[in-house]
Amino acid sequence: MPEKPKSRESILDTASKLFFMQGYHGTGLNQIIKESHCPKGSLYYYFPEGKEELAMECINRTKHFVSERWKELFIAVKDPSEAIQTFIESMASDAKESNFESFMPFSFWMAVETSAISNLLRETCKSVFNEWQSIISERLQQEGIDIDRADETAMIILSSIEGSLIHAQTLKDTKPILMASKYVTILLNNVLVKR
Amino acid sequence: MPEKPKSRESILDTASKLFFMQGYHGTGLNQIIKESHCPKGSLYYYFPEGKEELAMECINRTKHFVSERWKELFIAVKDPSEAIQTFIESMASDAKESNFESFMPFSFWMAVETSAISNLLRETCKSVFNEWQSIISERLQQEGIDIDRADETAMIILSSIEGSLIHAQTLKDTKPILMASKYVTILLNNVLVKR
DNA sequence: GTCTATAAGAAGATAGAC
DNA sequence: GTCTATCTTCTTATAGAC
Repeated sequence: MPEKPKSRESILDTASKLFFMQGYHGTGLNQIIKESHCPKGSLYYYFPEGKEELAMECINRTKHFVSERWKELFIAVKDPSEAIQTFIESMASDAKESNFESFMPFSFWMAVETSAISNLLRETCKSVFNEWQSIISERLQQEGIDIDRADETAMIILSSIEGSLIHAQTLKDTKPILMASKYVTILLNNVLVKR
Repeated sequence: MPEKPKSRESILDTASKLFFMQGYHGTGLNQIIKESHCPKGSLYYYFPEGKEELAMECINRTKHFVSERWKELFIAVKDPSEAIQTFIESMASDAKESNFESFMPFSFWMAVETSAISNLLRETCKSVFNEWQSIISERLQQEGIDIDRADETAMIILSSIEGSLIHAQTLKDTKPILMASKYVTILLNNVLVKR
């Protein structure tokens, strides 16, 4: 029975939500254990290194979660431009439904915050951007785009989504996200070889 | 002689730098008074409402500073596309020179962090994005672009720069910023009526 | 493995001497 | 106006009972 650590999952779910909403420094361990209904002892049992280890695990979980979503979408939606638009627009829906107060898994501004104090966390966040970039780039390469151009385009797409989420959360308006979606189309029309 | 509050300026300079580098929660008042060589009494003398008031003042100063830079550039560089590129590329230079460890006045991820705790600070950040958007939009309108399209284009430019700065600080590489610059050119070529 | 009580320090804020 | 000592609260982290 000690094989199913539901406390661990509960802590990770709560911590991920709070870290991405309030930031690393803005989220205290006390708040995490309170909202996850787990005792502090469990937190340090599962994450002996403390807050930094917990944050790293949250970042890696989110990385994997979003990567899977990209992969699913590129299979479900044939046209890459359309797939990316679908991805972006689903973020707009999520944001709006929660009145911009929910966990935005893609909103990685925490990366900069943690860069200032922990190179380990910065490197972890860096690997997130790199993985997502690779997934998008590979899909573009399948359309016959050369590797350098595909990498660059994927990078711009990631930056634009990232910035639009921050912009949207600040304005409490989905418009920046929808604009990002619109202009990704323009960008891809310039890059993709249309038949 | 009490008419020239150099303590106040020193506190604001130091606090701005720290808030934009480490975030609101990541920056303590003790660190600010230590690095600005001012006593804590002065901080609460000039900013009686404490940390929130200080942060608001820092945000407004940065807003004004960057607005002036946009205006100067649009006068100095005739072609708006070129002016915006110059703006973005100067950020890349600044970031690189400091090894991505300096004050990036445009990097407003603090907006999201503070949104979670203070609606006043969120509204303050919102007014920053709105002012910068207006400045860019007005310049585009002077080129004969209709107001809606100009507003939209200005919005996507701001989002892209914002996201590229976060991306760049995470990677410790100017490439995302340079890509944003390139992307803006593509975008404006689609929007501007070229002769 | 689970949980609680508490330590040690830093946070924001204040009171009051000068 | 300037500065310091201090208060309360909250932070991360740990010790140790069960």
